[in-house]
Amino acid sequence: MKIASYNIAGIKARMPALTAWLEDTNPDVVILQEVKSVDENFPREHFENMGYNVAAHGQKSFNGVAILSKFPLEDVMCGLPGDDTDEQARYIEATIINEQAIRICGLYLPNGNPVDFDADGAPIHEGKYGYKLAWMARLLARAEELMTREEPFLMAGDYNIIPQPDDAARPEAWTKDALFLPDSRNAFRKLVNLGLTEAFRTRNPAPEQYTFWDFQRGAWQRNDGIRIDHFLLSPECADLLTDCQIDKEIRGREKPSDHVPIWVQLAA
DNA sequence: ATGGCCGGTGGAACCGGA
Repeated sequence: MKIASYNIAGIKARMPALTAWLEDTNPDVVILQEVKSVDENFPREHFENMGYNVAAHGQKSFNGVAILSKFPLEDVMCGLPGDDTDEQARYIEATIINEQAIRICGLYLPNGNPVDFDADGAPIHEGKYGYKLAWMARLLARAEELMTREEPFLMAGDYNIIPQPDDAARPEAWTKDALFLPDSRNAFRKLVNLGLTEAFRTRNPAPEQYTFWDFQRGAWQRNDGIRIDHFLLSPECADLLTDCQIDKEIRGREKPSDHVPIWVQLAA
């Protein structure tokens, strides 16, 4: 089965591009981020008519995540555990029921900018950057919890993390950015070090493979990109991995998102 | 060296994004 993740930057504006991509590539499961829609306005029927079950967790104007699945969805959970005061719609989980049940975790990790620095030049863990790091600590706790089940699961989405210098066309431009600061990258590595497999890099070691190009500064035309959309697989899920690719070319189509889809193929 | 874009909201400019 093919499972894709795609930050669509507004589902209403992206319906033509999203529909064309679905028809072209026919993924079994799609994890969406930046839906930017309340659930009542989510075009549920449109996707149901294409053969998908739908689970959505949105809010007004910003954020918002969803899962489309050709397999039944069970045990949908909206929101990342660990902070009842967090009202941002950035996390959704559901189990897809095929030959083998797989827990799907869709996430839109906080950007974290702007970062404030103290007099010594050290980043201050407050404000949006503090929220990002706290959110990543909650995500780590959730991953630890799921690992104890010893079952296939994956965490996929827009991590807003550049894991390594090779994952940016101009790494020097990101050294004071929340996407690339050491504490952000360390938090991502902690997740991986639980025993999760970062699907893309296990299969594609070459540099210059990105999932995001800014709308500004002609970033796409200059291939000034970053790789920030990732799939992390549990050991039981990694055993099923047969491929992982980025659908780069659709960034050049009509009315694109600034992100492109990334997908895994699983022998399940 | 610098700025260059989008979508959503709401019905003009602003906010948020990365």
